[in-house]
Amino acid sequence: MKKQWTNQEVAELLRAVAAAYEVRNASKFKVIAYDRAATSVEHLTTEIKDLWDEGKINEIPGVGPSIAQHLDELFAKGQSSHFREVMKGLPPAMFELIKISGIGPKTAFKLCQSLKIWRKKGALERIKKAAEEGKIRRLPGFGEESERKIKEAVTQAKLKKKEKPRMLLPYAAELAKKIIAYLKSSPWVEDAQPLGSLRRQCATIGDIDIAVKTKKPKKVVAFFLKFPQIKQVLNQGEKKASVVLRNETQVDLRTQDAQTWGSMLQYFTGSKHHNIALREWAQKRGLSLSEYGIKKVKTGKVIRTKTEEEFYRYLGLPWIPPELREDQGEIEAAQKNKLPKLVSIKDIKGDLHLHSDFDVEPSHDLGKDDMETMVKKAAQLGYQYLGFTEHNPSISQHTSQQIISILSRKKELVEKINRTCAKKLNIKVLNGLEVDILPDGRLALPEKAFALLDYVIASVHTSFHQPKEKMTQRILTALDFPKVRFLGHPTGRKLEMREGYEVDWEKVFAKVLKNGQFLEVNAFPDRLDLPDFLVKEAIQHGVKLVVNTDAHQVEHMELMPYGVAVARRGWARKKDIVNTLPWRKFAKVFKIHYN
DNA sequence: GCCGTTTTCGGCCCGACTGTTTTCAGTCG
Repeated sequence: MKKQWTNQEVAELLRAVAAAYEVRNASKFKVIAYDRAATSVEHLTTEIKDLWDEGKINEIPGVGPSIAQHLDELFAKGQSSHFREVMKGLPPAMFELIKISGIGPKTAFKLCQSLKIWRKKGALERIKKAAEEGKIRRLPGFGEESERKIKEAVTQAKLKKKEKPRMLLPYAAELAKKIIAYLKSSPWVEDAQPLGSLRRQCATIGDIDIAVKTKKPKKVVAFFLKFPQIKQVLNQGEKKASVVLRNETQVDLRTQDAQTWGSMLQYFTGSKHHNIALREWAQKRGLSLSEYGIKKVKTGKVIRTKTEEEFYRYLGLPWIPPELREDQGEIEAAQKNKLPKLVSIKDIKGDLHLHSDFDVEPSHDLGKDDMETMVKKAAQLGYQYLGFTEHNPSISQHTSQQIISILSRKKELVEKINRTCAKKLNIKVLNGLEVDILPDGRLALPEKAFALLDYVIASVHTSFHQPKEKMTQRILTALDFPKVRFLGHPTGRKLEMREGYEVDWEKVFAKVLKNGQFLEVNAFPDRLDLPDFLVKEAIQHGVKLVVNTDAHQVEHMELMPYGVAVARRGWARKKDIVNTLPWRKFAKVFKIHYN
């Protein structure tokens, strides 16, 4: 039986080859090449096996003729003779060790060789034991301190066998706010900003990066290290420090003075790949970039910038929004002055996915707040319209007649609100429903009930593990039902919980376009679905999106900025999002008939 | 080993911190 290689497995193999080359003291550029190929495969948005089937493996950035040939053999025969050759004679255990923070290829090899640890299985336990027995400190190049650190790292990795979980964006944002507030209470702190993946508004956040503007870096570092929630200091220097908080979150702090603040913001916002690409780009123009500024290689003169705008401007580029800094073509677009003007939270005119407490006797969870409260909130948020879309009444526990009766009552209530409170607030309330897509693609709603609704959200809530073909057909079938305006949380992913289901997106894009429908960007923190890369693909296909909160209580309506952030990361402009349209125009494209 | 808006050859991002060293290699972001 032939092995089905996943992207993660291929990336891990390439990384192992890079490590093997490093131990063998091969050219460091060869090592970097393999490492880059690994990262590139890891970040693919399609399965590498599918690319290979289509003969497109050489289109992967960082994969050239040599690596492509080895991968070809890998997929055809199940293994690559070249990779095997490179790793031959090296202890398999070292490839397990390099997954531990602080242990690189050289250290891993030295440990395995000196301690005679060969097999992968039990490698970590044997390292730990050797450390406890004081054997590591006696090895050349090691000492007591390194032994202690290795023991600690190995022990901790064992505790969290699974990969360290990432935080949801809003959680990380709240935590960062507290740290920033603490830092700003120091007289030496002129400014403090959360940067890194938080500033880029990634869906999940690994650690929190903070930059501080100051003339007294040492004092700021010392002050930071007194933050009450710190559990452990990973490292501390004159201008930076890394710590772990009691909730296991790592926080990295860097300092810079006001004159150099622009380059620090740029450097520490990343992403790493954006920075590398930008530095290579600058290098070709005789410039060398770092957090200290822009250095002219010829003269050695360093240009310091107070703002990020100045930094990019000096490079001859417009300022690039942080959400785009992922080395996904943004530098080229900036150079050609073709960066998109991204949608902003101020553009949003309505929320079309809200669950009120009106009891439709649904199979899924009901909202907590009444319609009037939510309408008032919508007005506060400056919206012109909103739509209530409770889950459909459970079809297993109701007759069609009962369902129609429930939905008739809901229709009357919405009409009443439109005549009273909504009218006063000059806001339109739509009567929608979020309806389950059954495993065969039918919608969980009796035929006659559709007439009672302004629109329907079609969503998958069950049977996530159908094969790609079947899931695609299921969704296509559902989209052809009447009144369906958009597909809710289209991939079904739950961040840090489950992957989305397999779908042929090209076919879904085509169907949605043909039917004049939309795809949702769901702003709920554990969904953020469509994901950013699919937002980008959808837009490239001309598909329009609708950004909603999926609020189940009034406070959730404030989550809209996170949905907008995902859209921005997917290069969405105002015109790509239908609920940026003012009411009349929106009603037309959303096919709502009103008096 | 990869790659091309000065190159199909000759380059390849940049700096901080740590530990074990007497000048630097390894690792990280």
